[in-house]
Amino acid sequence: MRKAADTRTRILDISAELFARKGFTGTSISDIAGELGTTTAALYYHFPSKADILAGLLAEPLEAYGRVIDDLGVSHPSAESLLSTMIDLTAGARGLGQIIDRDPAVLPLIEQQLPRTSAEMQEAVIAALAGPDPSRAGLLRAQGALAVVKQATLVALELAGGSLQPEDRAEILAAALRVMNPESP
Amino acid sequence: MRKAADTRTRILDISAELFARKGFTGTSISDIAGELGTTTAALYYHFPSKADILAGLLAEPLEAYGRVIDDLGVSHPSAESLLSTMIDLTAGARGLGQIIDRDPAVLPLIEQQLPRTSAEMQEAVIAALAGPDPSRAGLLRAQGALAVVKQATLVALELAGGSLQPEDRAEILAAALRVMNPESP
DNA sequence: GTCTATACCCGGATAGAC
DNA sequence: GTCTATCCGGGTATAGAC
Repeated sequence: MRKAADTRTRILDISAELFARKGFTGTSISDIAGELGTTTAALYYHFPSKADILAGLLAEPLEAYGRVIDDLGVSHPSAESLLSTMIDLTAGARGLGQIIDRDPAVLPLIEQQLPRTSAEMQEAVIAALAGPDPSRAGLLRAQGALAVVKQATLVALELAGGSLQPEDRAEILAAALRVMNPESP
Repeated sequence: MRKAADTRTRILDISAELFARKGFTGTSISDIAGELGTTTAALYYHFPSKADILAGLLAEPLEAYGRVIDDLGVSHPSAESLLSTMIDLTAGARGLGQIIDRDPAVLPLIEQQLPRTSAEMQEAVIAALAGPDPSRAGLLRAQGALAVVKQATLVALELAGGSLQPEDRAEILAAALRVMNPESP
């Protein structure tokens, strides 16, 4: 016997997979309903809109992300510590980060109901990594290190079937740190 | 007096900018027409469809990319040489690479009229970087290095107003190579 | 080459029965 | 909770005058 909360969770799971694979705009309500085995109308009993499904998926990861950002000004973490955290955030979002990063049409849809835009948060991380008064080279290194974290973590998740292996995690962190540090370790 | 070839070029320029900023699906024909200063119908005198505009933009970069791929099996370039080439390809595509990488809905539209999918080409580059029988760590490093090239090159283009500065180029290449090489340089 | 007008379709969303 | 039926808007694309 299926409960509403149950169905809600299934919708979120299905949507996460489809959004990650085909993008948000590339996934239609009827795609989701099809996977779910119902009609589109049934979906609207559980969620008021397509954007709300996405919001439901992103709420928790973005909150975690936000806490990290808030902490930046207080604890002034090292590059190692911050990149390490970013690996975990990326892994924890199950490929949902891609949706925000990649589909420019998505941001306006959820931006309003969030304290910070993801662009602002990304900026904050870059700024923290690059330090005050960064050189162009320093900025490029920070951007590069974060790109390594995002891409390699996603690939590692795929390779390991959804969970991040400790040795992969260590490898990614080391690689990102090498990007940050021009001198040999 | 405006010629057709002229207008065609303007359409391509405008579309390149809009596609890069708002994505392909996020850009409507009337967005382009608006920038152009005409109606949507006028656009269809120059291009038979929206997908053809994209194809017009991607044809040359993808051909150049394809030549690099074809050459991989012959010249077995070093990581340095290959990553260096990838920087130039990324810069030469004026942010158009993003469109392919980021919008999953785009591929089906142009895939048919191309010899190779961009996914296949990306695979080939990764394989060439990682070498035969790569370890998981080796794969992650290759993926990371390529991610650095793509992201940092885009940022460098923005910072420098559209052209890639030699010192930025050198910085990006060095960073990507550090990702590839676990030992100190 | 560009216009006005319009056809067509698809995706998101709603109404109301069951 | 899920259905059938339907609406509505926006986006692509076409017809035909100028």
